[in-house]
Amino acid sequence: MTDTTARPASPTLDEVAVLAGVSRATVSRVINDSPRVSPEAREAVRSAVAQLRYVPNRMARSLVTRRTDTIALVLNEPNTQVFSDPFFASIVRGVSATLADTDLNLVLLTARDEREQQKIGRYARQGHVDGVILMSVHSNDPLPEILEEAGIPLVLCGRPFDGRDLAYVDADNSGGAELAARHLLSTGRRRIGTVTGPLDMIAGVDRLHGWRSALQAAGVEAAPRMVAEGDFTEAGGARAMAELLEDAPDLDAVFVASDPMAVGALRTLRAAGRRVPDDVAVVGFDDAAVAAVCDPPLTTVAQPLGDMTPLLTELLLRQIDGERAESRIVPTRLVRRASA
Amino acid sequence: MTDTTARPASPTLDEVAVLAGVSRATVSRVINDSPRVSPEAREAVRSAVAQLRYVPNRMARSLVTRRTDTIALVLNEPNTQVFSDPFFASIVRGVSATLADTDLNLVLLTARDEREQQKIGRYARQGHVDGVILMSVHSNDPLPEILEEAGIPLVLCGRPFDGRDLAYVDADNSGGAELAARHLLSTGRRRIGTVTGPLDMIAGVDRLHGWRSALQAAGVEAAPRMVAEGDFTEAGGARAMAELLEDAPDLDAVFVASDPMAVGALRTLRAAGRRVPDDVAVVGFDDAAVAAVCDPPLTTVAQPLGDMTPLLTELLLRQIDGERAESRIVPTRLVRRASA
DNA sequence: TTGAAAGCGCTAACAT
DNA sequence: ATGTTAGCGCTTTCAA
Repeated sequence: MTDTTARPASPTLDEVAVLAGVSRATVSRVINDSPRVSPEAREAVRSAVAQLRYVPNRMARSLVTRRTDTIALVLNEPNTQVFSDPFFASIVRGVSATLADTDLNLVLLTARDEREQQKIGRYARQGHVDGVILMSVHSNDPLPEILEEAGIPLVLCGRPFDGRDLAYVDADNSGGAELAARHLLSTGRRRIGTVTGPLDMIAGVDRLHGWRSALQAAGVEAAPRMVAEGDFTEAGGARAMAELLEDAPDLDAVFVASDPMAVGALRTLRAAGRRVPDDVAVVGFDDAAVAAVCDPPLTTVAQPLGDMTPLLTELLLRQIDGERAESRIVPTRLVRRASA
Repeated sequence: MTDTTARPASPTLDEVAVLAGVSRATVSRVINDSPRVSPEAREAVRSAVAQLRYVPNRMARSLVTRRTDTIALVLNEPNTQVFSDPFFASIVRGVSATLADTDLNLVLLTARDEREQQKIGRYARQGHVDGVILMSVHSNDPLPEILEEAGIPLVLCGRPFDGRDLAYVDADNSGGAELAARHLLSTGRRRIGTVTGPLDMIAGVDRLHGWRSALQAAGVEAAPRMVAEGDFTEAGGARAMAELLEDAPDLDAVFVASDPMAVGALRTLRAAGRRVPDDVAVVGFDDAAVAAVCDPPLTTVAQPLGDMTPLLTELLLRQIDGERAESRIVPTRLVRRASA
């Protein structure tokens, strides 16, 4: 039985060369924008390419150039909920926008368990991509090591946990959290709790650390009962806020370490009959740089994702070119919105 | 200046062959699990592979096999908001789980404008992937045609707009919407509005159509003022519900064509002082098959994503194998939850 | 400016 | 069961 649905073989360089009446090498030069081609030859090739609808075979090309011209953005997140966090979408959009007018391709890879992480390691080692941007690194995460050992150019979105010498781009999470706590202190609050991010992520740890520093510097107690761990989701924020109200019913302010969590925390506060900001002032942390995720808008710490995403790709491209890339920490700032 | 950070060249088949004391062909056979290899040779190769940490070069392999063993899941969505819809996450998770214990790789590609769509078309034609699953097709969408013309195996997630003969998997959206409307009718409601999905998407159109059919079959008016167009987001649902209340203040029930929109619609209803379900009964449409996205849980139409995602990959693999793939429509059903 | 030829790392006949 | 050989489609010296 013959295969009637077979795809038509795509044209090759040779066929273009024959049609254009030149050699393969010349066609290749035209394709690759070499200046060493006569205008006539260039034109002949161009028209042959158009006529045959020729598209270069990337496998063949990569085999010799050792380049794929594609980079991977890895979403390394066991928690499926978090996957629809606007923060992810913002990074994806930003990186993809940065790459839009280059001829680099961007592919997204997701890993939810160790098996999938190994699969991604394999994918990278097999030479599918020139480099990797890794998001959402957890404390016990094997992926950074897998990729580092494989010698794949790598940039982390977020400071690595163990001080390993990997290139990364991160916001000044600790400084941002300090700003938040100092803002609350400056409005006279003294019993300031915090809903943290997941503490197996550096952003969670750093933001908690900044909160603690600010309170201690002001001589205010940063007691364990004032801390509840969330998971960066709305539901998690609501849950953590409920814990906090239980453990520290006297709190008069709270720093919530991400905006989706802040939305959940506000819901809990309202359900508990606490007025915001009169009874409890709230400061959020705007992961996604999307204004007004909640109503009324909070005072938030803004991290400039618009600055971070170009840096991510810049550091990666530098490494792909064999240069060394300095990690970067971008400043955060306090944004006061209408209420709170 | 020498490049000091150059990556160590990865070992090749030849080096493995030399170390194992066999020919390249034998190594290749071992790698590809051919039965025509002696146990001794197999063992020698295995140990050489381990020793050299050999990983096959996929470019070289693909060049001859014409297979990349990777498929692309394309998120074709201009509206960034929608990108964090749990529906997307569910499909991604489902397809990725289906592929987890195969040796197929999954890459996600996103397109937000025509330029990015063209880039994806190019990516596919260059031979990076064996096939494409395309999500979120809009009415004026060039991507299905681009990919079809390129001869890439293709499965749409959602019925194509213009009746084109493309393989697809879809839920019975029209039937589901009928179920929803009939349920509301059966509880005695007669002024039943609908918040639709975007009407440039087939799911939006079909669900509107099902609503209309059910009302007309029951001899109930399905007036334009009872219809407000949303965009599948929570904010859009809230907005559309507000329009609806304006145009049809007398409505006593509403079919909201997606769960995120239902959450928004409920917020609007409550803000307007309408009690749910006493004043206004609500039925949602559970795109993400995640129970209880809102509180209290709604009666919803459930589409079985758990069935759809294996079908998507099945149809695609069939096409990749050169067979013809029959499109599939999976049934929806009504799920009555606590309230409403 | 152009062409001829070698070769990237692998698979797949074919021969043994 | 194993080795030899001929490519896959492209880039890239090297000559001309």
